[in-house]
Amino acid sequence: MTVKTRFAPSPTGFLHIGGARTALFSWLYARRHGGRFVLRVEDTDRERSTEEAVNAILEGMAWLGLDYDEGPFYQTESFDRYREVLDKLLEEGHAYRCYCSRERLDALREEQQARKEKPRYDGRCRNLTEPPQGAGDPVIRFRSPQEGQTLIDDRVRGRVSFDNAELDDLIIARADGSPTYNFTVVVDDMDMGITHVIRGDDHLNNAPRQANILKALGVTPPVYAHIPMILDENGKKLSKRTGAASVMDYRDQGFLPEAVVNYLVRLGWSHGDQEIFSLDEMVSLFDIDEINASASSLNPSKLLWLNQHYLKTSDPAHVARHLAWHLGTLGVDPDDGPALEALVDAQAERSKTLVEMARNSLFFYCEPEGYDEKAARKNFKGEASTVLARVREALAGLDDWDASAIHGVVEGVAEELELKMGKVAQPIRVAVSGGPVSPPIDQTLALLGKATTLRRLDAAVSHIEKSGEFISDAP
RNA sequence: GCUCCCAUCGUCUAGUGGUCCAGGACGCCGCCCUCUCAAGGCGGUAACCGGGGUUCAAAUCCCCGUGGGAGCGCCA
Repeated sequence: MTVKTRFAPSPTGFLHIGGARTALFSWLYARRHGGRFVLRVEDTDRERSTEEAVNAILEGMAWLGLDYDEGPFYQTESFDRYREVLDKLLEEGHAYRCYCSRERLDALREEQQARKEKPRYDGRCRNLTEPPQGAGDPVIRFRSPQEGQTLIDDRVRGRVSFDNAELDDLIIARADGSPTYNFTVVVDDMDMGITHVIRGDDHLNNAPRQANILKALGVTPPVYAHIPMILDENGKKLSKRTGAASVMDYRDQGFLPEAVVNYLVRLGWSHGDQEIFSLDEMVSLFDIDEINASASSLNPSKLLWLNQHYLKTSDPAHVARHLAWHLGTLGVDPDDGPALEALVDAQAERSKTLVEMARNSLFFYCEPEGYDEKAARKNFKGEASTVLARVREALAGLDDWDASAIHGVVEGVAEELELKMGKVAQPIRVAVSGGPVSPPIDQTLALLGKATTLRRLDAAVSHIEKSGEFISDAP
C-alpha cells in the first residue's frame, strides 16, 4: 500500500507554527515511505476563507520547502461530489433531514448546560417520516450509532475508545445545502485515498465521528496520528501575540528555513540524542512511533542556537542569498559592498540571525553615523591619533589588500610602537566601523577595501585631533 | 459540567521493569583561548507531579488524586 498523507489547512489566516509542524510531519512521513503528500485547502466556510490566507499558506509552505505531489485542492470545487455522497447516505438511511430551528437548538443546549450535561442534539427529527408543518430548509444530520463503542487506534495515543452514546447526530450539510467539515474531510480522505491522517490533537474528538461516517460509507478509516499542540514559551496556548506565530514572521526575524524546520522536527519528535538533522536525515529517520504524546513549549533560544549553527555551517552562497534579501529590507544594495560570501564567512559566528548579521554589516555599505560614544571615549584618547596615522601610512603602502597582508602590517605597527595588539586593533575598529564590534580587524579591513579603509582612518584622525583640542582647551 | 488526551532538569528530550543515586541539547554559571564581539574547548547547576498498588526489582505496568490541554457550532 502506498502511503499518502495530506495537509489540510483552512484558509482563515496565515500558516502558523503549529500548522507548519503538522505539515512537516505529514510531508516527512510521505517522503520517508516513498508515498505522496497532498495539499488540500478546506475552504467550505465561505464566510471566513480568504484568498490572502490561501496565498499566505502557500507562501509559508514554499518557504519551508514543503512541496506537495498533489493539489492544492479546494473543497469548494467538490460540492457536486459531496452532494452525491450526501444523497447516498440519505437514501441508505445513514443520514436524515432535521428541521429543528436554531432557536430550538440554542435553547436545548442551554438547558443541557444548566443541567450540567454535555450539550448534544436530542434526535427529535431522527425518525421523522414527513417534514413538519411550516418547516424551513432542513439541515442533514448523520445517524450516529447510539450504542457500543468506537475505537480509534491512534499511532501516537494508542487505542482510544469513545462511547457512541457520547456522540450525537452531527450536522453534515447546512440548510443551504453546503457540506460541513466533518463530512468533507471524510469524503476527501476517502476519495483521495489518504492512508495516514496526521493532524493536531484538537481533532482527536472528531476522529470517532469521522470513523463512523466512513463505516457507513463502507470504507476502512485511515490510520490516525494525533500530534500534540505547541505551546508558547510560557506554556500557554499560541496566539497572534506570541512573538512569531506565523512562519513568515520567522523569515522576517532572520531565521533560515532549514533552522526552523530542524527546530520544528525536534518539537515532539526525537531520534535518540541527535539534535541536528539535514532534510535527508529527517526523511530517512522520521517515524510516527517516535512522536511524543505530550504538548511542547517553544524554546526561542534553542531556535536561535540552531539558526546560528546553520548560519555557520551552510554553504555561504546559500546564506548569502538570504542575507541579500535582509540587506534589501534595510534599504541597502547588496551589490554595493563586499563579496557577500566573504561577508557571511566573517559574520556568521557572531550572528544569531540574518537580521543581526545585516545590521552589524551596515558599516560595510554606509559611512558610520558618528562614533559610538563609549567606544570613542575609550579608544580615541590622545595618542590614538598617532597610532591611527601610523597605521594609515603603513596600510597606504600595501599593494596586496588581503587579510594576511593587512594582519602583518597591523602587527608590525604594534611592535614598532611597542603596543599590545588591542591598543592598535581596537582604535582601528572604532575608526572604520563606528563601534566596538566587528569581525577580526584584518578581515574587516580586507572586506572594507583599501580606499574606504584609508578614508575612514583619515576621518578618525581628524576627528580625534579636533575633539582633543576641544578637551585641552577646557579648564 | 460532561467526554477525551497529557504529565522526566527552566525549555526540547533520551529512557519501553534491573545496565538510572536518570543521559543528551538549549539556556544559565565558571575557567581557558583572545585585537572587540563572538565562536570554540573544558567544567558546573538543574528533573522522574502526589499517593496507593503489582513485582525480588518501577521514571518505566495498574488505580486514584492533582495539575495542564482539547472537544462538546448550520467553524475548521
